[in-house]
Formats: sequence, C-alpha cells, structure tokens
Amino acid sequence: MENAKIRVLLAEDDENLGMLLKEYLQAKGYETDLFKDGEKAFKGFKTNHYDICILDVMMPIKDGFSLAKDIRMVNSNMPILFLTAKSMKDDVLEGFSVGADDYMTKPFSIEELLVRIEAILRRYRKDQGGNGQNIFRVGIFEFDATKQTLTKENDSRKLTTKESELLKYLCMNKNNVLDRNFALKTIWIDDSYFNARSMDVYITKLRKYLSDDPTIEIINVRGKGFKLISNP
Amino acid sequence: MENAKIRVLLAEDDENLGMLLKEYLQAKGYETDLFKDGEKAFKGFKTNHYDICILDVMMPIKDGFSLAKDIRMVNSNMPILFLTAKSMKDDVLEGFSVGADDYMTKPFSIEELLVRIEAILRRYRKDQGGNGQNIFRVGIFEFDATKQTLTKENDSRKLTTKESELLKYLCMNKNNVLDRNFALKTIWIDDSYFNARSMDVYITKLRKYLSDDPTIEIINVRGKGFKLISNP
DNA sequence: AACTACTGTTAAAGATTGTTAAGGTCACTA
DNA sequence: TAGTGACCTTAACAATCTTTAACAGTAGTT
Repeated sequence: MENAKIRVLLAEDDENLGMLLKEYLQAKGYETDLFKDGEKAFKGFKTNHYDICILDVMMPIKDGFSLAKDIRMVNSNMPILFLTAKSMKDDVLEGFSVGADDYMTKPFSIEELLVRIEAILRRYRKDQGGNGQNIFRVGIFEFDATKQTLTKENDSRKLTTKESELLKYLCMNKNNVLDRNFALKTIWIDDSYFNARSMDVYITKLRKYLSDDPTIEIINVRGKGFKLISNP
Repeated sequence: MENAKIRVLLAEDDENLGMLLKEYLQAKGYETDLFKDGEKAFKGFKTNHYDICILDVMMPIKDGFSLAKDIRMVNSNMPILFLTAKSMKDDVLEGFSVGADDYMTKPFSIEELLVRIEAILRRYRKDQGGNGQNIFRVGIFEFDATKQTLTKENDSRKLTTKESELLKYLCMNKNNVLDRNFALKTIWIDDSYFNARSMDVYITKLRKYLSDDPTIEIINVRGKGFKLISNP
C-alpha cells in the first residue's frame, strides 16, 4: 500500500466538474474513476477496490445519500466525502448521519478538497496499524515485513520475498478482503492466469506457516480475493 | 467510557463566542472547559482528560497551531478541530498539516459544528473497538459475517462467501424485507433473470442450515424479496 | 379452472481454488 | 564450469463453490 496508488471513486453528474476533478486528482497521483450516476457508481464500487469515495449529493437515478447508505452496508469503514450545492443545515445533517467523513459545499476550493482528502486518508491509515515499522501482530505470531520474519514465541522463521509481501498485504487488510487483482498487480507486477495460480500456491504456504494458531485463518472470497482473519 | 460524558477542550479568546459555544455544547451533553489562550489551554490539557479539542487559530500568547503541535506531542491520537476567521488556503493547509481532524471557517453554523464533532467522535470510537460489529444473534445461532461461521452451541459450520453475504444482509434487515434487487445488485453485482435463480438456490441452502431452530424462518414476499423472521 | 409469473428444490455443469510436485532460473561455490 | 540450493513458476489433478437447467409447486389473475 506504500507504493500503490490511492484509488478514488468519484460520483458526479456534472460532466464539466467531474472531468475537472478527475484530471486534477489524477495529476496529484490519485487513480480516479468517474461515474455519472449513483447506480453506475455502486456497480463500480462493487467491482473495484477504492480507498475513498467522493460523492455528489444530487445525482440522477440514485442520489449521493442513498449511494452512501448502500456503500456503508457493504463496507462500514469506507471513507466518504460529500459534495453538495446546498449549503444548509438539514443537508449537512443528513450527510453526517449517513456516516460521512467530511462534507464540502460548492463552490469549494479544489486545494481545500485535496487537503481534506489527505486528512481523511491519513487518519484512516493510522487505524490500519500502518506503523512505519511494518511489524504486525497476528494471533500468536509477530510478523516483521521488513526483516521478513515470522516469529512464534522463541521460534523464528525466515520468509521469502513473495511470502512476505503477500502476508504484508493480507495484514494490512486484516479481516477485510485483499483484492486478488490488486495483489497480483502489486506483488506480481502484472496479472495473468498463470500469476494467479502462483498466488494460490503462496496462499497455501502461508496457511501452513500460520496453522500453529488455529484462531488464524486465510479464507477465500471466491472471485474477489483472500481475507486474513485474526482477532488481535 | 460508554455512559461517561464526553469531555471537550475549547480554546477560544473571543469571550462572547466562547461562552456561547460552551453553553451550547453543555446543553447538548458535552462537558466543556473553556480556555482563553493557548497556554492556559495546554495547561488544562495536561491536567485533565479530554475526548476532543476545539481550537481557535488566532489566540493570544499561543496560537491554535502551536497549541495543536504541543498537544500532538503528548497525544498523537487526540481529535482536533480548528476554528478560524481566515478562510483561505494557506491557513487550511497548515491546519491539516498539523494533523487536524476537521477545520471550520467562521462564521459557521453551530449545528454543523455539532454534527462534525459527532462525526469525529464516531470515527474515533470505531477505531477503538477494532472491526465493526459483524456478529449477529439469530435464534439459537450466532453468525459471524467476517469469519463466515454459523455457530450453534458448540457446533460451528463454515459458510461459503455467497451464503455468508446473503445471510448478512438478511440479518441487517431482520424482520424486514430484504429487497431482491438490492441483494442481487450488491452480492451478485448485477441483476438478471439468471442471478435471481442463483439467489433462490442460496435461500434454500440457508433455510436448511437454519432449520435446527424452528422459531427462525426465511419467508418470501412475492415480487419483493425475502424476510428473516426471528425474535432474539 | 386455466393461465401466468414467480418461487422451491434438486442435480448436473461450469468455474475457481487447494494442493502437491515437477520444472526453471539465478546466484553462489567448489 | 558444473554442481548446489533457494526461490519462484508451471502443470496436473482434486476439492469446493457457484451457476444453470429442469421440473415441481404456489400465488395471484382473468
């Protein structure tokens, strides 16, 4: 996740504003997908992985609020930022009641939008356990992604590069799905049928390593990816 | 932590605005301490416990930004919200670079301030408790949507991804209709005649799994969807 | 009652994943 | 320079999950 691009879902029906925002965000290094109505956006949300959603409130077919509700049903942690033309209370109130992370009123400064996006992402990343150290606790294990070691009590095992990378991304998405395509593109550089099988082989290896702690599991989400389950 | 009052540190040199805010927040159930400059505020911060800090940027002796920096040194997780008269970029930018959770420009709606405070606290609380509640009680069963397990007393069954997703949305709408189209669009990405039949197949499976408890039922609402009936 | 649209259920077909083991590749060493 | 070993990929087959097809049943309509 360090080097991978941040992915933004942008739902905005005003074509001019939409394209402008998209280009600006792309220029700032955010991979941005623009959708022109709430329904298309939700479909996009379900098929791709995103780090943050920026939703216009007033859109045809499905407005920003109901879209946000649907997104929250699927992923209660997804950062959401609303854009709206109406500035007044009820609207803002509803936005936050749906679980917004932030809320901006048009017209807004595009630079301010950017710093707010960054603030949200920074906050969010802090939660993920993104301690710069790259050390993760997984059940009875301690995994050091930098040293590539998996330690259980006094017993330490050295991991290969691929094993370590895969486990790192699983840990970063602990209890959430690590998207298969994302992992392939990130760890294996490109995704093809064969690489996909290589990844499966590594999943098997990791499962074997982690099997000393029965509370840990790597479960498959068919067609999507894998999910590392662990309480601590 | 649950029932205890939320404690707010408010740093604001304008006496009128300060008192007004304090009274409003108190009325809303927040225990609020008002400080008239940054130095007093920092002293207060060190001696008491607070859940969130609301800082005016322009204050005598020590301004809001340096106060925030000092606070961050002591507690890097403390939620901070800035208030400012200046509306322009550099100011906002600096605010977020200090690690603000939010930033409001005067004049602001006091109700909007309140919902933003609540959004910050909600977010913050979510982090504390780790992963969002994905555990449901259904009759004699306990269903963990993250682990994808359905447990009855000491007997646990593993669910497949689709089984688990469908049951999750049924549980979220317990005793209410889960709209067929919503489920299809959410779980099956798009809705077509064929996917619809696939969903029916999964309903049959879930009914079989849940049949150990005769008080639970998944009933069909013709043309609408399905409804999970269960008392506890 | 006859018709239509929808739902219930089962089984087979199709697709993806799990696992093991055999090939490559590369760096290092004898 | 051949040999060794660590690592990664590919192949092959087994196991599992999901979709599709087929037919039976049910509710609502005319």
